[in-house]
Formats: sequence, structure tokens, C-alpha cells
Amino acid sequence: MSEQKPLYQRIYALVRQIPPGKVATYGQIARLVGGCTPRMVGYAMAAVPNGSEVPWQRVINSKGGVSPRANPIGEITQRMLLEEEGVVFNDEDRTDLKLFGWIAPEII
DNA sequence: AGATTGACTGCAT
DNA sequence: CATGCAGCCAATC
Repeated sequence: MSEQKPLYQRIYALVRQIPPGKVATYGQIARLVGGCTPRMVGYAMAAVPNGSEVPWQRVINSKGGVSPRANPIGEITQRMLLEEEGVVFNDEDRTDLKLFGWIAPEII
């Protein structure tokens, strides 16, 4: 049965499943959602309404770090939120995906 | 309706 | 490691 939900809603649902202290990459989310590209994930994250339960901060780029965006305040906020959850950034401002990378349950 | 942009990724040079 | 190019789709002008 095809999900008639909007693409962004599927992305949000997936991001919401990321447990605290873990992070996922745009490409990873895109592949899990299926039929969507990393850019769509990034766009969806930017479109997340303020106050929603979507842990958008747990979505980072393939480098394991926070992606640069127009508003630097959000970038700082994202890193701060992740550090509060236990995610550690190294000297390169990147996280160790081998330790904090979310291993998503494969969609059967 | 066409052009541009955007929180990306992977491969080639 | 730096740079360039292609792919992908939605929102905005």
C-alpha cells in the first residue's frame, strides 16, 4: 500500500525515530525514505516548523559534521543540542559516525 | 511556465 | 586533500 503522506512527512517520521545520542546523515535518511534525495532531506529539515518534535539536529552531512547554512546561529544550536545528548565533536568539528551513527532498522 | 536555489552525495580529475 | 560536475526534487521568484 502506498503511503499517501507527503514526502516531508515521511522524512520527519524517520528522523523522529533517531534515538538520542545518535546521528544520521542526509543520504542515509534519503535512502531509508526511498525515492528521495539528500537535498530533499535538507530542504525538509529547513522546513521543519518551529516547536515540532522532529530532532532535526540529529541529521548531519556525510562528513559527520554540521552543514553550513545561511544562519550560523542554527549551526551552533545544532552542535550544542547534540553535545547535550552525548555526541562528541572532534578537533575537526566532526562526529565519529562509527560511534554515533544511527544504525537504522532496515525497512522490510 | 521557466529559471534559480538549497542544511547533499559520489565520482572523476 | 581540493575542485568540478552530475543527479535529484520541491519551494520560490
